[in-house]
Amino acid sequence: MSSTDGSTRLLRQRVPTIADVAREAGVSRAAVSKVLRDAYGVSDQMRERVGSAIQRLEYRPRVAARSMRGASYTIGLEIPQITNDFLTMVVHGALEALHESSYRLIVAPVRSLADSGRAIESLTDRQVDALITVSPLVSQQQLERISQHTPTVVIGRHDHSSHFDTVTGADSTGTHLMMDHLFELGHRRIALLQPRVPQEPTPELPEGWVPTGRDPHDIRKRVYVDRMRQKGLLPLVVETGTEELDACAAWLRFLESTERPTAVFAANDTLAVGVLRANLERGIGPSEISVAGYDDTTIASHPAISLTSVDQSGHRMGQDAVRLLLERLGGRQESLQIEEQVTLRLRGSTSNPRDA
Amino acid sequence: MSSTDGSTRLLRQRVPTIADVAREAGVSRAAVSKVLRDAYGVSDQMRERVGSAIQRLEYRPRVAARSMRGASYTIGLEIPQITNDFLTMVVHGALEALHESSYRLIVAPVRSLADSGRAIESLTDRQVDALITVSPLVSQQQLERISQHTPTVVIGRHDHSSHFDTVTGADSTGTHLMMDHLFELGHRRIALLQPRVPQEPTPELPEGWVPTGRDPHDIRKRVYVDRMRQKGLLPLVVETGTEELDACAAWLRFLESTERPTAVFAANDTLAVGVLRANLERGIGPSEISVAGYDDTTIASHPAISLTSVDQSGHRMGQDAVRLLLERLGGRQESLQIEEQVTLRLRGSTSNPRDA
DNA sequence: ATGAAAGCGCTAACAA
DNA sequence: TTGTTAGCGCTTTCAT
Repeated sequence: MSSTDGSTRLLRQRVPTIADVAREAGVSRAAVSKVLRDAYGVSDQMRERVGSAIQRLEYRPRVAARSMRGASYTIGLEIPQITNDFLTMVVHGALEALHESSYRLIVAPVRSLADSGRAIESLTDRQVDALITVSPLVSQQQLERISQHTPTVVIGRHDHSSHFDTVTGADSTGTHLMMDHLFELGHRRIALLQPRVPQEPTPELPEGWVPTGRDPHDIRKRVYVDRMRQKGLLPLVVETGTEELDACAAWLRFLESTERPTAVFAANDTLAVGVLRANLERGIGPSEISVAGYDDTTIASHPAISLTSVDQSGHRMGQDAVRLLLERLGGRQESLQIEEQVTLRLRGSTSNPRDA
Repeated sequence: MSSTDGSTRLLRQRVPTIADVAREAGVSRAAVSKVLRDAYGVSDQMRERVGSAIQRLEYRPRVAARSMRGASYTIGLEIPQITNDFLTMVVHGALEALHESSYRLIVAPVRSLADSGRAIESLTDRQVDALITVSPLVSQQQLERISQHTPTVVIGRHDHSSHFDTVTGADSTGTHLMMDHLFELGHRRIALLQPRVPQEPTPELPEGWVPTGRDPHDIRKRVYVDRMRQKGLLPLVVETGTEELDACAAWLRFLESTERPTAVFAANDTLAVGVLRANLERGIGPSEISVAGYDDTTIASHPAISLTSVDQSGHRMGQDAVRLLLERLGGRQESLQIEEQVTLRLRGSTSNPRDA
């Protein structure tokens, strides 16, 4: 193949840079940059010339190059479990809130809670302009460090920081509402099903990650235990993995091993649906064991599932997190905390215990 | 505040670069770079010196800077709907397959099918080293163009290209299996519920996006229509949005307007669960209207849902897509097509029609 | 309002 | 095996 051929091919393949646009429009690279960023001090004529050159060349700015000096126009969202409907609602809300802005959302999902820290680092390595994290197990230190450079919203944890903002549910209220509901129905043997948490700081989870008592599940557990004790009842905490089928298996094991409770409060709807699965497999209906969840995911309201749950609006949480970040990127300095309201959704999965 | 104070603060805040590591280790920047990339020609001593300097400084390479010359070590995955369980299974599989590699996964979710093209551009703007896309509505042209620069796997579409690879389900076989099943049960009035597709090329969906007859839903629809006609039956296609609640609403409207079918084949499980919701709200059980889905998501096997479905293993699709990309990044030139096997999962949502 | 030029943090090509 | 240096494509001063 002749060198002419080769160079022609190369020219055709080469993607245009800002220099090409500048040449095409007969202006400087700086001028093109200003038009791109909609910066102050460009004449209408300039905007027009550059704009049409961009179109003609199908020019797209490289984010990597922009990130070297300016912004990446990217917001990173870390979620600890892609198969959890509450978390996907958060993503959905964030996506919607970002739609009209010039920022893009990239999601870093994670296989297991213990990987969250790494996923967050990976997002900051990619120079995101702002960060949303939902993981309970990231060390406060790491979050403080990162939020000094990068506007950060922590979802779920009732942390206070002068650097990052938080969006939380009213976990204490939500749990109180649910416990009241179960007590009023007449339940006394009530189990709590919780995701298991790594117990020791590991290389992956260095010191400082240790649950601060401010993560949602900690709070719910504490309220649960307190309320049970107040009533003179024995707390019954069952641990499980995070997937629906994990919960199903854990609950089946629990049913084998112990005198049956009359109700179970699952830490989230994904787990609650797993409990319902286990119960149905054993032929246990809601009149024998009441099941309650948390999050009010779409499936909870399905008539075949009809799961009593606490609605903390993941969708709105995602929206609010983005809103807070856009404010920060707009210049706000002081940190803000938003607590979403909760609503108890009563459905068929909870009812009076037989012996009541 | 004195300038000394200021500069101290700055020094403390400044994140280390490869130059700092080089200085700390007393070597050149190129040497550090080689250690980072595990490149050929570094002595054990060098590796050690540099490694410990990296640790001491808590150095992290900036992906933006790396992307300018070399790789971003990032694989981008575009999915058209974050609330679809089949798609989250794909992500899950991809995540798992990538775990031991030096690449990171970033997910670009999208609010509506029409945004897919933009999401893909946004991933290439971010210099991903490789790309996975699941969207049926991206133009073949765009995919050809991108896959010339960036290794690409298209999931779902039965396309052939010399540039990109594909991972598909056996849509024709799957649909045949399901139609056979419904016919064998004795159904004759069978509806097909499909996601609605934008009909005209728009600015967002320029010419060339037009369904090629190779996208999964097109194929399933064609097979459905063919089989119905072969039996001398009238095809009954109902269109809906993509969310469970869209499907529920669309199906309720359909039930009002027409003589009831005895069975409905939904394009995916998310939609099928929405149909079950609608039916239950109207007090219609599986003995009156059989419901079949596609994808065999987790919820399909839940005893309270018990949805007959076609399993095409989204999890494996995600894994295979990543495997193909890693092969490409390793040097493979020729394009490859993988078709996953399908399995019919028979459950309680389908049964003989009453009048049979 | 526009342009010239320095430089962001890396990697690749080449030299030693 | 290690080091030197040019340069990736932008944005940001600072002139004009």
